[in-house]
Amino acid sequence: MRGQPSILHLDMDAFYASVEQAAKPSLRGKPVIVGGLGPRGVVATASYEARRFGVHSAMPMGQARRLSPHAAFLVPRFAVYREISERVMALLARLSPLVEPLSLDEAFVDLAAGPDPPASAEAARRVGEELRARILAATALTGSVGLAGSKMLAKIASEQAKPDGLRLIEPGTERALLAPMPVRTLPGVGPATAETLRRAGLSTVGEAAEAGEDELLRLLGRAHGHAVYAMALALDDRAVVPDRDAKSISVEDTFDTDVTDRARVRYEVARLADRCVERLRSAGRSGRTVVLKVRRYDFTTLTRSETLRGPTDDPAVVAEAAGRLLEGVDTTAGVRLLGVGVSGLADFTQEDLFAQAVPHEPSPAAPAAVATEATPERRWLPGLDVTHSRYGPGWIQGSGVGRVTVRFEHPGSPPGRARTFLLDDRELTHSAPLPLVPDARRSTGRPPDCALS
DNA sequence: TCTGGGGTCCTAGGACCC
DNA sequence: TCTGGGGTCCTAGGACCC
Repeated sequence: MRGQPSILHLDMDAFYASVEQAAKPSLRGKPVIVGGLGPRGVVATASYEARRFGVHSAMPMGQARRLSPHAAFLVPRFAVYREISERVMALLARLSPLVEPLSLDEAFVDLAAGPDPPASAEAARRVGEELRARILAATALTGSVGLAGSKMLAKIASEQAKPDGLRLIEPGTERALLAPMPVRTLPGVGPATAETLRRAGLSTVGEAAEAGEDELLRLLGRAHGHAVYAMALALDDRAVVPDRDAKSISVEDTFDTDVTDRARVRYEVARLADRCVERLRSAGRSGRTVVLKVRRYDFTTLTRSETLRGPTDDPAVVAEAAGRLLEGVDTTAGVRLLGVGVSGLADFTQEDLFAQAVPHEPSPAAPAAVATEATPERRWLPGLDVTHSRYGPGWIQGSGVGRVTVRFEHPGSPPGRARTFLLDDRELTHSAPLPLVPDARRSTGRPPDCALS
């Protein structure tokens, strides 16, 4: 624990939903729910307007629709979120070389390692407020900032600051602040740990601290008990660590309906293996342990893994290993999810060691029973960007019964009107997203809807 | 319309080795 | 002729996080 509140935690407010509201003027001030729109989708982010109806992250989409039927339901546009995230992270990098991203919308910054370390709480607060202003100017989005003498407290502070706020916790006040809070406040205490503690009569952080280390070790095991005890006493000297290397890479798919056909299961595993290796290779890594994940019709989940003699980034090797692992798994009652992952990552690629003699064999052909998906280009998913040759840029509001409805507006426009077209209207095409804020680097003096070609 | 997708870390047992 | 002990690797599962 430091004497100055020099650890900053930034958390963008309802990030995905806020991006959509910024990009789609007609949705500002209205409930917006971003997530999977299929029969088994869940909520990724709900706007604050939707949260008022009880909608929250990880909630099944069907339940969200019942709670907030008039919300806008949109698929995530990760490419946009990533680009905005990079801009935000670049602003953080100006504060310190020690920036530790936790996700697209969250990061720690160690201000003490920066060019201008704050010498007082007031100075730290100024840094935080200035950052929030810069983020708003650069992205049109709000983020909340927590400042404290440790990672844990900075994160708790940003949570309390939400939305669109800043909270600073003065070093020395942590324990009194934490004591009345529920144990769930502590990072690493989830539903299972909280229930274990509750059964032992420990509901607040203060009660957990008073119970003592021995009792927490007994209840929670060595590592976890020790960590929870330290957190309860506000003892946290974890460093801000930038550039952590990934330790595993995985891909998985939940199917709209359970898959029972064994040939289809094999085919899907082969496809997942290919996708996994694609990501592995684009990261310039190779891996030694191949993991197959199977979630059955009843949600029971199992993993099977195999460690190779050496790391590989060969799609055929990974696909074969995944296929072997699958042979040991009974799927006759149906599977709802399949996944393939690689861990034990190494930095080199196979080609560095051996001349690549075997060309990549294409994946097995889809069994006849596998319906081919519509090409992504002509799938009108709610939220995606389109352009109409007459009406200009807009976004898909919905589609069905042979029609697609588009709302014609963009980040810089007033709320636009919706028009409906036939699904196969050739004047309507998918298009690249427009920037939320006119970009100085790309500025051409033309209106924003021409900024991207 | 009941449960996504991508990760991290920890535990525990058995194999294996010295 | 009744059990060693410790370290490391591998596998499987579970809690947790965003």
